[in-house]
Amino acid sequence: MPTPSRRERAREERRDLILRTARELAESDGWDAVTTRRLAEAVDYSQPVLYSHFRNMDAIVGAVALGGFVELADALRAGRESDGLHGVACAYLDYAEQHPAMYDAMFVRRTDLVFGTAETLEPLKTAFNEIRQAVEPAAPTDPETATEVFWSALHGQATLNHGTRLRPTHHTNRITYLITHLFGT
Amino acid sequence: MPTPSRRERAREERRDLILRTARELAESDGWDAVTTRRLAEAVDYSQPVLYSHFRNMDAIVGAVALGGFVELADALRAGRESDGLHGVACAYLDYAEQHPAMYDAMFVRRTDLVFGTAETLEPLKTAFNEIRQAVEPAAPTDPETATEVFWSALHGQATLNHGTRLRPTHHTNRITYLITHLFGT
DNA sequence: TAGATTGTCTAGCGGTGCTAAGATCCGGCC
DNA sequence: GGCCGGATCTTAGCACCGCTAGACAATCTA
Repeated sequence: MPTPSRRERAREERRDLILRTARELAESDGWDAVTTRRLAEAVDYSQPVLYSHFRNMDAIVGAVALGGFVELADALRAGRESDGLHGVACAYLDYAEQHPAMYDAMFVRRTDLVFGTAETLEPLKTAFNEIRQAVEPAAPTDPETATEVFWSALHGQATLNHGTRLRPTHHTNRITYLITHLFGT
Repeated sequence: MPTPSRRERAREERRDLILRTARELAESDGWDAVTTRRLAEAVDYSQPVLYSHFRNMDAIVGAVALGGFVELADALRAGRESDGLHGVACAYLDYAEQHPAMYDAMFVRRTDLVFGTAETLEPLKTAFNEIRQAVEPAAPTDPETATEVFWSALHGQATLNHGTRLRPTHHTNRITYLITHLFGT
């Protein structure tokens, strides 16, 4: 059956094109600039085509965010393997700073992505697990709580760095302060 | 000059009415439901009246947020005076949980409110100072960094509590974990 | 009371997410 | 080859959004 697979391949390619384009638009002009009209024009199709691939605009943002979790998980693993807790923290905050639109889609914008339950999608779990694996040796008594606290602290710094709500000059100071005091090394 | 003051009084009352109504709408249905049309109808005026009091919709949200900072500063002071660091942390997270729409306007939604500079408005400074005053005795070496780290950690927990991204059952565990490890008491 | 100022409304602009209905393409069958 | 039926794409439009110009009414000044 060569014909249905070719169609499906074409569909998937177009789906990827939509997601890639949405991400590019968001990263250059922010998510507010990602409208159905602009996105449709950028991929050179009409608006209804978007809706043959995704239920609505939020689903597009969610799909882009899902790709971000894969990227983030990779970055966290690399950071952990090279520099443990400190590496994870830097990788997390670097990702948030260098991909603010992605971070928005993943953690700030209201999404229907499920966290912390059985239905949680795989990339989310592995990203969270990377943090947990780095935390575990440093906090063996209650690693789950320690991971949540650590992640929250990183998330707080990531979002408050954006805008001038924390002193940009003391970025690394905050990381070391957090790690040394939370995990005592 | 009784007449201009009466006009001004009427203006201010209407301004307050707009802000009160905007807040009520946001707290019951979320900020997405606060549109110029709905807000105008709720205060029983036409849309252009809103624009004779505020430059645009963002300015309305910002004005509501400003009121939130006063409230938050009061709550933080009460928490600090009754239970120090722990009291501040609980007051902060309680406020965020009980007034999610306000917290959104103050810290999550993109605003033009300025942080950490000379032009920062008074209520923001006093709210931040409440946290700082609680942190200072526990972290005398670098209280500024300690305050930023502590505040970020609280902010992270506040935003991630919203949605099921952290285990609701371990809410207080995270607070005590954070305080004991960050400040060692 | 006449004029000027202020306040308010109606109507409308260009934009948004999303959808119904018709046109068009294309593989499969006779 | 010629036709059919389903998948695919587009045009056109709905109801809503933030925001504003211009007409009209109310109020203060002189």
